[in-house]
Amino acid sequence: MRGRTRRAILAAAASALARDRGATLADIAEAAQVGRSTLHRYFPDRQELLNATIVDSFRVVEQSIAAAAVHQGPPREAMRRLITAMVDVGDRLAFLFGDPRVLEESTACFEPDASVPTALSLIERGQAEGVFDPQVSAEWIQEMLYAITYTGWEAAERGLLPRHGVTSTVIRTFENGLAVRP
Amino acid sequence: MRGRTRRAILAAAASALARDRGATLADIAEAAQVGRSTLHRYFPDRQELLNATIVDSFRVVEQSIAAAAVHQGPPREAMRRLITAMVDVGDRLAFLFGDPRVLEESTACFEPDASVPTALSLIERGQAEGVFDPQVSAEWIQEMLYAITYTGWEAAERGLLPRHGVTSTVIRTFENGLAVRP
DNA sequence: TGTTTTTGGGACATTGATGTCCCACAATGA
DNA sequence: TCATTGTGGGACATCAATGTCCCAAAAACA
Repeated sequence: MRGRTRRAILAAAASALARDRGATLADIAEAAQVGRSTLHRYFPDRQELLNATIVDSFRVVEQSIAAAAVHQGPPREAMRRLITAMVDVGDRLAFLFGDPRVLEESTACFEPDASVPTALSLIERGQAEGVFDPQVSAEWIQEMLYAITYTGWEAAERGLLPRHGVTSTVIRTFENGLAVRP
Repeated sequence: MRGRTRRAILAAAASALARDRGATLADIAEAAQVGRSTLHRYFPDRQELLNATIVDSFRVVEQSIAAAAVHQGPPREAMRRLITAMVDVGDRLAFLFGDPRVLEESTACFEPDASVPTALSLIERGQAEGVFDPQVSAEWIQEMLYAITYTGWEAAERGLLPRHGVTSTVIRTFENGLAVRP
């Protein structure tokens, strides 16, 4: 099926580019188990593949985050669901946010999406309710949310953390930091 | 002076490669305000420049970290000095740790250095004294130490955080996380 | 079965980065 | 001042990635 091949290429592209942003089209084609000609048939040039991968990854991430229903329930619980959802799509996040340049390009092929404001609004709600640190900006909390999740994903990737322990470790670090309260 | 030019190239390389690991030799030469010929005269090929930049960055980072004297005093204070030292050499850290592949290559041109164990030993000491979270591994704390510092450096780079506020924000996040303790 | 669609691989041209060489020019120092 | 050293830029070959085209084989479908 044609849609099948397309999805395989996009998934392979996100995964390969997350691990190495300099990955060759040949690398990606091989990862997708597809000939380089076929890849070019679906995506005429590298830029188009990149754009399509960005759009697709946003879609996957958005979908996963939407399922977390971050606007419902207490902020702390909502954040835990959000983190779980983000860890689940770690490779897509690593692709999108692992390299600042990818994000810049996204504005060229994608309108400001709804998922980021979603996380930000949860953070702001949590700050208003006194659950998240009000001494730092909501944007900083959001940056750290991505950073901790990414670090957890990468740690699992390198075998430093067991896959099943990533979510709880990320949540724990997000909530408590690394020091014991005095 | 010859050493002067060499240092300028190495600093420019670390800085340029931290912001864009695909930076061209022409880009680096321009950033160092030096002709491409001159760059090649000092470093015959890209790999040699990369190796030299790795070695030099490790040296700079080690030196800065050494000044923090992390083996002295209470772990919490030592960690604050360490974080301050790391933020000071943020661009070098971003170059060394921003891309996992750079770190892999470093083993090819550099023996396992003394600075990383230094951070790790501080963490282990702090855990033993009940100052740092004993529920997660020391390696995880070390990963997060780099991740938070890097995020702070990048946030300042993008104007999201004021330069003078980076250190305190990083320390605060490291110690307390992003949630308010219940 | 025969027809249509999709695929994989080979054979190019093109492009951009890289590495080499050379020479004129500027800076440094005796 | 002259001589040595370091520098910048141009010219060039090389190489890897990219993009295009074509055709035979495989797969999907009737």
